Amino acid sequence: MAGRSNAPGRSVTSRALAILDAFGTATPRLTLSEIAERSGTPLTTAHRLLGELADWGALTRRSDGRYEIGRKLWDLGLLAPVQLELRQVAAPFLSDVHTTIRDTVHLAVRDGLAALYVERISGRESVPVVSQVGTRLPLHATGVGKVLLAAAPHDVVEQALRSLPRLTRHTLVDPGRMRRELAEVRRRRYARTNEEMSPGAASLAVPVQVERRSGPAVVAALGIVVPPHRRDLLRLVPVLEVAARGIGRELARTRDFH
Amino acid sequence: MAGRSNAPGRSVTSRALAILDAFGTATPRLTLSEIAERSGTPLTTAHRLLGELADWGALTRRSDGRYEIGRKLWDLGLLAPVQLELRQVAAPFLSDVHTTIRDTVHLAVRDGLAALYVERISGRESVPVVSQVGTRLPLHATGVGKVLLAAAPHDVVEQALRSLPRLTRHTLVDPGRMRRELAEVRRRRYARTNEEMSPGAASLAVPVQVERRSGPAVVAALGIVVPPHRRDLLRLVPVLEVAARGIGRELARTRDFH
DNA sequence: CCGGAACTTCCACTCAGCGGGAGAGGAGGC
DNA sequence: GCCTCCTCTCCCGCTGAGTGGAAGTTCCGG
Repeated sequence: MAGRSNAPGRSVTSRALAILDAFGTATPRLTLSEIAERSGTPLTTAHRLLGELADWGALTRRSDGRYEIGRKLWDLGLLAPVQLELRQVAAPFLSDVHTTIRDTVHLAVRDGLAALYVERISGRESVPVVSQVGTRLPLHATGVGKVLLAAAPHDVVEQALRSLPRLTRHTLVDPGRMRRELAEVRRRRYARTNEEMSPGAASLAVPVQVERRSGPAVVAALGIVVPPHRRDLLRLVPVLEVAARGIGRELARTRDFH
Repeated sequence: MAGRSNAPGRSVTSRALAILDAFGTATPRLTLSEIAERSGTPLTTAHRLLGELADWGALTRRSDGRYEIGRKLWDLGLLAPVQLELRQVAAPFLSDVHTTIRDTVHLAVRDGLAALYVERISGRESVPVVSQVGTRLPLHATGVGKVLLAAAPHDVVEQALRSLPRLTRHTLVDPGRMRRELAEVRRRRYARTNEEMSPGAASLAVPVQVERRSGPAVVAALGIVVPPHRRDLLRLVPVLEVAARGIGRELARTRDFH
């Protein structure tokens, strides 16, 4: 670059991406100055880049001058594998589960040390449910999270065990206990939580597996959220298992292996 | 740019965006060379930009070398207003409609001269349904499309009437008839189609309105797809209307006016 | 009518990006 | 096994595209 550049070694692309980074769940609509500040870009530069991004359709400028994510980025997002493969395939199965059990059903994948909620059908509002599509929640305190962690590589498990923040008074925070819990999850092929993430909510989850050359691989977790201390909760395990198998089978057919 | 630049006047950003443009529904996974060709970027340049995009998380590189849309773009896409405002708000209402009428329910907004399907719950597979989330279909041949076109500004209507491609033998292709049809839709507050988009499918749709200072504005259309010649189809109009009003009311509360 | 904040336009300077070329890595044919 | 073809990766000298401070504009509230 040039001019009185006091920002050396930053590529144009990285600046443009930094601008996109300014947007987040908490800040889906931003003004020019906010974006400039949040992205650490001089106002003028932000202005020019925003112009280009808006022209292309990555962002839209509202009548009040604020910028928001445009339809083109939405379109592109729909092409992400979580969306295109997992969600599309899983949606009808989640719907089936929801029709049978009238509680909140959701599907999550592991994203680093978090459970990323990919699809969700909400039940009656009797249970406090935090998750939304796109939400990330800790692995150790959610049903789907435990399932995903139980199937994760050793180093991920070790890293996760190093930090088990207490979220409610029921959260499992002891690495030893969590290790045993994960072994249990692997053996039983389902995971439970009881008010470990948020008070007033229990959950049940099973793994979604795809057959690979190298054996079965857990690619997602299917879970439900219910009121705590529900008596017949374990009776629902087979329901989830059937749906999970259906998703797995369908994925194996659709999925582009290689 | 520099070097033996034979591509003058193309900004770095535009090149990066051109690379993203290479991805589409038909091509969600691409190799380096494919991307370079599709985006009209020299191989080397594409390579470097792809590296940056992948580092940031806009794209992911698979083990077979192909690139696909990354989670970060998926995340950003979720912040688009269609997703964040409309979909989130509408989903439970669509779900309610789906529980009552067991057919395919969907929500669409107008995107230029197309109906953009924003949310969808599929019914029993008895009826051929083309739409998916993110799909764009012509305004003149779909129920939701007619509703959206009936509410569109004059110039949009005029432009749409200039090209009414015949999709089946039932498609309305005469501008005069379409004009009367739209007037009818405005009067009745619902639209119908009968095998105008695809044989074997009929549809019914109503507008979703939000109260603005300037009066009510149609922001979306709520529709269902059913087998053709269904006798009691019009009995379903009130069901859709109730749901549409619910969505509209909820939107007015949520929506960030200004 | 003025002060201030937010946005837009202008423009001279210069280094970040460009892309041809060469090389590495693999798949497949003979 | 060897050669060919194709795709991807790394290198590096040249230069015009991008930079960002300053000045201008718009808008709002007092």
